[in-house]
Amino acid sequence: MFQPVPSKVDFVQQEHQILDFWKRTRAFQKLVELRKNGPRWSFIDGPITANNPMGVHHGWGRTYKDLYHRFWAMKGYQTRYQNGFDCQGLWVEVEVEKELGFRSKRDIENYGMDRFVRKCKERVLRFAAVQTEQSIRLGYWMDWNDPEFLRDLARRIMENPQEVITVPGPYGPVTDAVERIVGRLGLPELGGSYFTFSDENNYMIWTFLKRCWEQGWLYKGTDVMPWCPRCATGISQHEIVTEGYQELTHPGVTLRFPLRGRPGESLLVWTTTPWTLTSNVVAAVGPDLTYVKVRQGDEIFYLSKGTLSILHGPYQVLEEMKGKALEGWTYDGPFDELPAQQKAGAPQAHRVILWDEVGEAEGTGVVHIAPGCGAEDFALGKQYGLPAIAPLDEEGVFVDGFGFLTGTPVSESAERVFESLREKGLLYRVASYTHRYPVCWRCGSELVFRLVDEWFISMDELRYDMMDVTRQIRWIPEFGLDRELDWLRNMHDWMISKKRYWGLALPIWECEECGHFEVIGDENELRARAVAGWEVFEGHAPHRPWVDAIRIACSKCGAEVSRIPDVGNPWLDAGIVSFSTLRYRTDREYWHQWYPADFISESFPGQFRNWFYSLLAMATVLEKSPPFKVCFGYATLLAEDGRPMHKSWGNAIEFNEAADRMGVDVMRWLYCRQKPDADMLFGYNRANEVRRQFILPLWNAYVFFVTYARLDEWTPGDASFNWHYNLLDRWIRARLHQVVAKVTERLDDYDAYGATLALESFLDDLTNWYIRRSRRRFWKSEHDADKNAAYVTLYGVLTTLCRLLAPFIPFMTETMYQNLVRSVDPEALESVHHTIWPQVDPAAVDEGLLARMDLAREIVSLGHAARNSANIKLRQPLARALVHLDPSLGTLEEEWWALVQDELNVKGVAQIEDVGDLVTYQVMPDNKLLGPRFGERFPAVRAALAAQDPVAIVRRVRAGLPVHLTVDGEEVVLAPEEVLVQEKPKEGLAVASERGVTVAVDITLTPELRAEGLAREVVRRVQNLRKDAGFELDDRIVMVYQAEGELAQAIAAWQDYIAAETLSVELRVGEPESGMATAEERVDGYALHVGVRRVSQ
RNA sequence: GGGCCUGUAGCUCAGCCGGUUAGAGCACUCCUCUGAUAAGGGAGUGGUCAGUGGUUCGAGUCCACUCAGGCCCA
Repeated sequence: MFQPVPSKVDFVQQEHQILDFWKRTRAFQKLVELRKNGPRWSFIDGPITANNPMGVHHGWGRTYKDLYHRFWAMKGYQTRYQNGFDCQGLWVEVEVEKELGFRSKRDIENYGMDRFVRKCKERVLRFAAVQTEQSIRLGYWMDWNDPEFLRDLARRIMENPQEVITVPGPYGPVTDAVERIVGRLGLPELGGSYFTFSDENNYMIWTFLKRCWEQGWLYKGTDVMPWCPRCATGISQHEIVTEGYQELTHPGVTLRFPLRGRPGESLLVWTTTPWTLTSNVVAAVGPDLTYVKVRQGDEIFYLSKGTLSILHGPYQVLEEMKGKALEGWTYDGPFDELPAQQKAGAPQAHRVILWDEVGEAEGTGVVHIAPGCGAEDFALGKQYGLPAIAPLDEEGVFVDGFGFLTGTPVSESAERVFESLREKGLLYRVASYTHRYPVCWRCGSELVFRLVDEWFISMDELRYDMMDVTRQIRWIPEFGLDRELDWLRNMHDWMISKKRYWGLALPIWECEECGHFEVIGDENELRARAVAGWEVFEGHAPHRPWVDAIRIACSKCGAEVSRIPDVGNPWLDAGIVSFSTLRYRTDREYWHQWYPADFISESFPGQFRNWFYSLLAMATVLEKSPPFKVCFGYATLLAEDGRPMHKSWGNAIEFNEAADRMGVDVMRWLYCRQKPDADMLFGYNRANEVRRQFILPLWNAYVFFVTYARLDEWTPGDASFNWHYNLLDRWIRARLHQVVAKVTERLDDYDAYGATLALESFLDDLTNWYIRRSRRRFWKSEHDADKNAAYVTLYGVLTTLCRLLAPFIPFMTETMYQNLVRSVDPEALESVHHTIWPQVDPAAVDEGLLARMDLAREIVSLGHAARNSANIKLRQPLARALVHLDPSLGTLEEEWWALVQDELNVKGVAQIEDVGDLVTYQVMPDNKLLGPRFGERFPAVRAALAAQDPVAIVRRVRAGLPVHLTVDGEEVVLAPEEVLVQEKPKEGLAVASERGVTVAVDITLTPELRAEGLAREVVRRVQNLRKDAGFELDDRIVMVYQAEGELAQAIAAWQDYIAAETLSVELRVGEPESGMATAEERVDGYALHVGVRRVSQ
């Protein structure tokens, strides 16, 4: 027997019970065991930054990841189930700095690099534990570490990293120092999630970088880079492009550059970065732009014609000229007196140069160029051989040589620059200006541009190989390919260095004596090459500060060489994982088995230039092959108000809160039924919609089945005798197999959305048609073959549906499976997630049957509409329905009409041949056939047809005769199938018509029909009373009633029917007894007083 | 400035190869069913399919341009 199911259930609490069940039964580990000999489905996880709790947007991606893991597992595949954590880089440093209240790099150095780096590891471990718990809550089945184990490591790495501990591993206990254990997380001997700070990950990147170096792609470049003064590091192109811009308002200053040899005449120059004026070298004009010489007061200015509006007050245009005419003019710079200017020889270099990029969208058309302060300026400077002046130190403070500005932070310099310009009479005007300005994507500080040495991987050769590799991948949605190619086409050399502490130690040793640099490819080479510092380093992870101790001998000049202090770009860490986590260095056969990944999935925004890019780059360098076969991307998660979730806007929803308020099955369905390439709006209203539309009906269908199966003590074992499947049974079976085929096809194609649409429409058919139409079969008292067929059918549907839905909503399906399957078959697999994916029986998908049911439902729906238009309740029986079907629709056998009759609550259904009295006709050409046939004559044909008498045309068409028309004096013959007939109901009748189906109802109410209607009304009231009184479905009752007039007669006439429907063993007229549940009702105007009580059985 | 995507009912979105009268859900109004009940069903209101031009017998659908929004890059 099935276990009783409450119809009202706390889904969230139920999910927690299932989590306990999975944990207790080790359900995940058993699944891995069950599939260990299956074919492989390879997934590589894009590491989640283990720096904060995960948000609901992570839930979206993780739901896809879990969905496909479960799907492939049900199809019999083995998979690796390895989650990844992203651990290294500035984002962790920034949070740790916040935690410790640090403001600058100096704070970190005072605190101690060793402690700081351990603090970073500690934070990662702590949040990896939190995210692990959250993911488990989501139902994400992965090879998770015990969160307590991670927390324990977090504690120990701060207390005593060298303490030797023993921890369990899949192949037995592992004993090592805490720091070493942390460095081995995710490796085969420890299992669990991979961590990008692992030794293996770091050394694998070294191997990659060495390969780049051997190819000659790795170089140190001097360039002007965006720079964060707070973080005191450069920010790469990858980091800055999107999230790195903010709408900011700055003072836009317009100033004079007095022209030499032209007294009283100046170039008018404009800039929003006044600090760069200190480092001005030249001024650029557009060669083909038109410039004007204007007089304002007693001054002459030169600026471009399109920017005249910048002038303040009246002016007079004296002359026009092309920018070319200004070339070579010399001028006095605004800060020529500064020692830095003098030393660089800038005053001698001041002149006007030509530059095609100069525009008129802003400013004056005369661009001030400071090659030490801007990327484009620097490039121009190189081209013209100009000096570059670099005014700022690492923390954005003016260095020596800048006079009154030396020691001033750049953020406080603007006023002082203006003051100086004002004193010199060079300031024309200051006005605030709002523009998109780059900021540090981590700490929000405004970036400056600094001339620095950084390390790059050249894209010159790699770019095209990467594009080849990219084209071998299937991108979902397809535009992903274009996006990635676009990025690859345009991207600059990859800047991989960062002047920070926590991260990959770049394995570059650069000789100060001779300038030669070398890349060390792994730990063995490091040991072999070390000439000093090994004893300091030994036993530590390849992180700062320990690895900094290693010195090697320069292979060119023999000098002792130190590692460069830079750490690596974190996308190196994430990009290497298709090698580092697949044992590329240690077990090449294993790597071949799992590489490339069949599937990866991440949110699109950002990843084309980040993770997708770095995976592609590293796989191209190391193997020249695609690291993944399918890349599935999805858009951005927003709040329900369409805005990004933001704590201060009050529209943010935390993951844990969402999970425990809406339940994760609801969340998961919400995610899966989202079209992935559109931004998703997430919130409680959406969740309620999903609960009401999908989760509750599914649960109700299950509750319905279990309730009646228990009453009848039905179990699947009873299915053995010869039953009779009726129409509905055969139909729902056909639908089921249709949907199994569809869902399988959609999931094979990584289209969760398409699968959910098919499942939702199936559930609707199941609950609103199959079950609704079959209810009486379940609740009738006979235990016959028909009832058994209904049980067998519904049981089969529910258990199959349960498996189909298991990857989507793993909790509810587990609950259902445990009761529907396990409680009656102890031999069954322990979890629904251990079962095998349903197989399609193509023979069961009877298209004809499906089409006829569609037709029957169309008839029913029109019949309802017809009743509706006459305002007659469905409860009121009517004599008959009249149905006309267009001959092209075919015919329905007797059993279909019985179904229609029952559903429409009519005593009979008559098919009528001629609906002429009920409808008017409209005849139309079949565009699809006649359009191509007649081409441009088609409108004339259509007009000719429309001019005919529709009734006459219909008669011919129905008789299968051709239609003759005269078009432009020529005779045209249309075959009957080329003409479409439509029927429209005539006004005022209880008739509805659509697509060749016409349904009318006879609304004549005889006294007998009225009495029956009243009786049904009484039944319904009594059923409500039973329920309000809390009776069980099978409780027998005594019913006592008093009624007036026609109602009393109706009850008397239908006494047996009422008694049977309400399970009344006694039904009599009288005053309700005390203690009875009673109701005072008015039925169609007549008073009814009724009381009921249970009888003991 | 360039690339990619999106623009369909008040809101959120379907709409396959171009083909008859553009569909759902939510919201609103009315009706209805109820032995699935924190539900269910039906009907109604609501659309210049962003705009303009083109291709075509025929365009929400294809093409070009414009506008607006998003993403990506200069």
